[in-house]
Amino acid sequence: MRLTFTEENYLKAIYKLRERSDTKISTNSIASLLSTAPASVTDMLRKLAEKKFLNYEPYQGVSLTPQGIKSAVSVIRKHRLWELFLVEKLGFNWDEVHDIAEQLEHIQSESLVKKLYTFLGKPKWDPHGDPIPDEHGNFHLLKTFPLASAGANDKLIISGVVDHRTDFLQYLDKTGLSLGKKITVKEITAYDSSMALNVLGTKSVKHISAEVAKNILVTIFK
Amino acid sequence: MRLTFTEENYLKAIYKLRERSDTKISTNSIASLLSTAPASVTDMLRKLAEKKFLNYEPYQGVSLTPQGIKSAVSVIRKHRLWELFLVEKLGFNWDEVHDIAEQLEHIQSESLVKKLYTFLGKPKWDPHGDPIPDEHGNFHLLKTFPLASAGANDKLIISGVVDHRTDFLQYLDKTGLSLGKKITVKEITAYDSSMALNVLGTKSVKHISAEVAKNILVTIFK
DNA sequence: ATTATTTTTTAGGTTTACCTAAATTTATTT
DNA sequence: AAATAAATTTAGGTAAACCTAAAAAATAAT
Repeated sequence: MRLTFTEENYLKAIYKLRERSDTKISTNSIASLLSTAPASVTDMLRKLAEKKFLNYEPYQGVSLTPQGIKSAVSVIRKHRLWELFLVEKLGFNWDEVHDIAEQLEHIQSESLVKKLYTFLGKPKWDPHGDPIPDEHGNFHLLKTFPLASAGANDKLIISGVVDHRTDFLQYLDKTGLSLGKKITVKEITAYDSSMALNVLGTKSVKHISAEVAKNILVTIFK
Repeated sequence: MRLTFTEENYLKAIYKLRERSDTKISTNSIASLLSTAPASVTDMLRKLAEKKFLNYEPYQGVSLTPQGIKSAVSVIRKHRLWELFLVEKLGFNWDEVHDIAEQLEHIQSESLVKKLYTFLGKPKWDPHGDPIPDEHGNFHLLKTFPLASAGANDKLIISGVVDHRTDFLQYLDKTGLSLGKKITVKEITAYDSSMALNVLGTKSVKHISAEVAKNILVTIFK
C-alpha cells in the first residue's frame, strides 16, 4: 500500500517515540514532535488505524502493527542511506544533511534503494553513528552507551549522538569530537560531572560538560 | 518563492509545450499532457498567474513570465542531473530512470544541486542526449536533427531521442542504437522511407522504419 | 451570417491535512 | 470521593488540487 509523505512522517515519529521510552505513545507527544495540533494527530491516527498500520483505541494511545513497523523502518533506512550518500559522495558535512534527507526519504522506488545501498557498500552506520537496517529491516546492534556513564580512564570510541541538532554537531566538530574518534576519560569532576578527555593522536585535553557527555554515545575500545 | 510539486509540474509542462511548437499554449494541451481535467488546469493557471509565474487572460492561452521560465528550467535541470546520476553512478539503464527522476526533481536544496552537478563533472548532456542547463539556466545547444531527414551515405552520431517512452528506448537498446553510437546511412527505401544503417564497429546492417527514424536525433560526424 | 462544434470557464462538490474552540474523558489533587 | 487539571476527542472550518456537469466564449462550417 502506498503512503503519503505525511503518513510516512507520522509512522516514523511514532517509531521514534517508541524507541526512546517503552511507555504508551500519547497523542500529545506525537503532536509536539511533529509540531502539529493534537486534534490533527487524532485525525491521522484514526486513518492509519483504519489502514492497519497501527492499533488505536480513543484515549488509550497507539502502538504500531507489524506493517506499521515495516513502513517506519523502511523510511528510516532510506533517510540514513541518503544521509550517508550526501556526506560520503557529495561532500556535505554531517550537520547539513538532515533536512535534505527528510525530503529524499520519501522517494518511492525499491530498485533505487537497492542500488543506492550497493553503491554505498552496504553500510551499517550513517554519518551520525545510527545503524542502517539491512534489506530485511534488521539493525546492526552495537553496545553503545552515553559517555556520561563512563568512568575515569575508560578507553572509548565515539560512535553516535543522542541529540542530532545542527548546533550540537557543529560544537562537536569544533571540539574535534567527531564520529570514530578514540578517546580516554582523563578525569571526571565530581561537583558538576564535567569530563576531561584526551583524543587519541593529540596531546591536548578537552573539557566537556555533563550535558554534552549525555548526548555523546560511545562503545568500549580495548 | 517556494512552489508545490504540482505547481512545478504545471510550469514544466507549459515549458515543454512551448518548446515543441511556437503557438499559443492551450488549456486542453496542458490538460492532456498532465492527464488532468481542463477545468483543473484553469484553476491552476489562475493561481500561477496570480503568483506571476505566467501571463494568463481567460480564453487567450498562457505564456511563461521570466520567473516562470526560471522555475521550469530549474526543475528540468534537476530532472536531467538526477537521470544522469541514476545511470552513471547507480547503474540504471536509460529506460528505467524517468519515473524516479520525476520524484527527485522536486527536492528543494540549492546546495544539493550544486554538489550533485560537481559530483557528476558539470555534465552537458543527460542519458537521453537532452542538454542539461548550467547553473545560470543556459543550455548547451547542438545542431541535432531527426535521422529521418538525413540522406544516403551520411555519417552521423546518435545524440538524442524525441520519444522518451520506455518501449522505444528498449527497442533502441535491443537494436544496438544507443546514444553516442556512430552510424552510416546505407540506404533509404523510397516507397516507405525506411532506412538501412551500419553501426561503426559492426558489420551487420540494421533496418529501421521511418517512424523510428523520426524519433532518433543525430548530429553530423565527419 | 447564422448555425454547429470545439474550447474554455464557471459552479458546485470531494479528499487530504491541517486548524481553533468546545466537549469529553482520564489523571491528579486535596 | 469530589474537585480540579490535563489530555484527548469531536465539531466545524480552511486551502490545495482535483473532479463532473453546465454555461459561455471562440472557432469552424454551412
